[in-house]
Amino acid sequence: MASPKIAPSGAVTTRRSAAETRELILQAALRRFAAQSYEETSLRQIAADVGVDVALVHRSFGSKEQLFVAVNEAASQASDVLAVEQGALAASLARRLVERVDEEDEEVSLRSLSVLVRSLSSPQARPLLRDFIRRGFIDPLAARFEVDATERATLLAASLCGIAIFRHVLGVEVLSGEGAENCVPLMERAFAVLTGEGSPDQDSSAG
Amino acid sequence: MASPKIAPSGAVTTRRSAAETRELILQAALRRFAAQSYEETSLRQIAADVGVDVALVHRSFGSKEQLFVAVNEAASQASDVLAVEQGALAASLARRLVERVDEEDEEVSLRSLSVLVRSLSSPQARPLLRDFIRRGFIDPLAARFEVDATERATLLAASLCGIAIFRHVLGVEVLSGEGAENCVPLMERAFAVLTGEGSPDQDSSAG
DNA sequence: GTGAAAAGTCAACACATGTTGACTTGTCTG
DNA sequence: CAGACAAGTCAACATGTGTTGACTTTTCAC
Repeated sequence: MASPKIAPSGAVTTRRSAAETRELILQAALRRFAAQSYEETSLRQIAADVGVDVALVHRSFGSKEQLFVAVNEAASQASDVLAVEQGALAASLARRLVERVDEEDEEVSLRSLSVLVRSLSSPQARPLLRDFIRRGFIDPLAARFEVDATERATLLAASLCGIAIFRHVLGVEVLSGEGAENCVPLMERAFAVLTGEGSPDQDSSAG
Repeated sequence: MASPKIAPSGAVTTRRSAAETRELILQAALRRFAAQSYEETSLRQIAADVGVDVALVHRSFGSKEQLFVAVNEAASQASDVLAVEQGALAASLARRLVERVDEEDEEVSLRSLSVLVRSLSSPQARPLLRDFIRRGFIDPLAARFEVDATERATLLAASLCGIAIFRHVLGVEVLSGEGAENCVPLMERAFAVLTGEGSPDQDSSAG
């Protein structure tokens, strides 16, 4: 009967609104799903991060899968991986992939990629993921190309994912360590083939 | 007390040797781990495939993780993805990635790749995986190059993995459907940049 | 203040997993 | 045949999961 959690003064009992709590849970889930896999991540973990009960997480989103969908949507909105200029697509992507990220703040742009990469092996998340990749990566990329648009976009997205996996999930030194910048020129030229942009050191038409 | 499983004649009770059963379990596990993720795959599934009890699987390998290690070792030996001629590396890899596999028999060559791809999100499998990728893919590839060997090999391996993931795990239509061959020329040229081989339609020095 | 609805907690269920130990059954040696 | 040992089964444990419903606490309208 004696509840030890009662706030002393009564003023600090900041009872959030449902929407506010929902947002906090979403952020925590985003962080978790980006750092771990779908199955590794438990609702109890997320609840603990926010400091609430599991049941509340569940009640706020309906189910784990629905929470994951919400996270993916949030992540895809926060993603600006593809927000680059037309001409410099290959170069921009290459640079961005090995960009050093000091704080979680900057990592946001890569978070959507992390989320999907981490969740690759989840049978529940897979269909969600495929759709997300299509709509978030392949389709936007394809819109930039004219010939072999889908093929180019798919191969480009696949390469990006592969490299991101090696770097962020597996932690392959060459891509995650200090000398990661050494890979940029190589990536740039390989990507340029896929984007159809002339390779910068051979093509003379680039401005 | 009445055991219904008693063999009628006594001759069909083919009680295998321990080694033989171990091999059967290993094969079943290989198939499972290649088709599903580490966490998706349960020892009970594998046991059912072989037709034995879970406890036997467990007793044969000690633990799930040890079984996975054994599977990875077996898969890496069965891999011949990189068994291609020097000059045609990019082209060969590109073709092999979208190769149609009709039977499980042919899929063996891709099985090692599948195993590791499926297991990307497993925290237990990750270190095993990184080592396996290094020794099974990056190092052999790097041995073929002279300048930027590690960078080329890593980017090539990463791209291969990314494309394999899109095709085999996510089932992205462009790479897994009928028109997958359309991607080959594009992949070939992109890979050629990484291997250092001249692109076939622009380089005139290639024999 | 009173009551009702929202915000949140608690304990439990149903289920699946890896793991273990006691047990049974077959097979081979003396 | 008898016993020993390997091969295999069975039931159970401990644990972690998503999920649910009943409960309590806060907040706000009247």
